[in-house]
Amino acid sequence: MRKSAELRKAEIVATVLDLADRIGPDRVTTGAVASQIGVTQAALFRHFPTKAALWQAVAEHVAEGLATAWEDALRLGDTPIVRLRALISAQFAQIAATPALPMLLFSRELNVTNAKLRATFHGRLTTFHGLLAMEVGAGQNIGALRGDIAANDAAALLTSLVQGVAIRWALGARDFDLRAEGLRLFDAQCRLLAAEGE
Amino acid sequence: MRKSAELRKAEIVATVLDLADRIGPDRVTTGAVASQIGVTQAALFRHFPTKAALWQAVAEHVAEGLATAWEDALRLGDTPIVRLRALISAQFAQIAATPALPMLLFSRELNVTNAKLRATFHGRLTTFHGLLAMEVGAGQNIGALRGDIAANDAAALLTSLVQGVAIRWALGARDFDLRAEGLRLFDAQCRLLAAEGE
DNA sequence: CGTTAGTTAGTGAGTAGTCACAAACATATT
DNA sequence: AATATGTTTGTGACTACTCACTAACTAACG
Repeated sequence: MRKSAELRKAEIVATVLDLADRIGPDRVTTGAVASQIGVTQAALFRHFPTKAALWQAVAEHVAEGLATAWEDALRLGDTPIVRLRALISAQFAQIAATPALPMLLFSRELNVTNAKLRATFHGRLTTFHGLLAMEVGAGQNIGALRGDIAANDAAALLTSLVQGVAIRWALGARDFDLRAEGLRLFDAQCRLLAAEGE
Repeated sequence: MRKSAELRKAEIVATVLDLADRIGPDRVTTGAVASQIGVTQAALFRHFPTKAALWQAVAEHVAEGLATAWEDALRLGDTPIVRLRALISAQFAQIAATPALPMLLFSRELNVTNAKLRATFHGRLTTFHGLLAMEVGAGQNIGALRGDIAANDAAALLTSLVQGVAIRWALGARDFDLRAEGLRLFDAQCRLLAAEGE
């Protein structure tokens, strides 16, 4: 079946993410992608010059999703703590929607083959940390969060929390609700971080 | 150069870990290992029947190192908090000594090809979490740690801390001292977890 | 001399990427 | 409306290469 290049490209990107989740990012071969879509392997190279370019398109798709999710989270919250929670929640939602993401971070494709890919994702992680640190600082300024910890350190604890829960979810049997469990732990950590006379 | 099978096996395992760190676990081919050692590729199969068996030996080597490091940490500390800190410190030391470890957890070899390998590492992670939870519970019992958080949740926050810092170290340029930075954050988290009237 | 670590030379199963060609589609001209 | 012309999307056969693994043979060591 013949499709427009735009549609086909999107279909290929979606299929790569699907396969990356099901068989692992480094097992995603051009042949596997093609046969899942129902075209020949050679057809992929009509749309992407190399496999690396294909992965780059996937990375940009994912990065875009993260960016808009964070934007929404920040826009909808009215206090630092609410915005913090919304950011964490959005992050978990994105990971659950793109379950290949944690593994992608450690894939051969990202860490060895494709330096540009690596830069893309590393930049996103830094951005997320920065957003968290900013909200933590704001929370400390209005007296809602303890001041005896650097905002950057608190943000590091929170990003670690996200990564830790995501790892447990990804490496395990995925037998719990990622976002619910993550937010439960976030709330626990938040109680530890809350200013005492509250 | 001819070596005894025992020595050669150890050399192969060490080389796999070295290469896994430098070029990524999934790029470790039998050919690459052999040429780094200075033997032919076929020689490896004199010592290990399959590549999966080779990885299994690597996993057992690493798991053994972790187990003894934890044992030492528990033996040398005399209070729960000191033991907690020693456990965390030992974990960071092991990761720094085996820098391929974080990536190994997400490698294709471990997650797709080799189910036994996966079970080995997953069991170790669970054990570590259990040890942390036990010490946290002990710390709460003697009143050194806040009681308003479940010991299991506190342990989850601490394992996440380890994983988060290790990820930042592994994916980044490794431009900081893993153990020092990890312990700094542990101390910060410990202050949050400490009982207030202390 | 017998055992064992090692070599040389190969196999079969993948892998990304190429190439000549065909069918579907779009558009301009008659 | 009908046709001619060029473009886009896809095919099937192929190349060059890498991988784990094997079989037959060789040389070192006790």
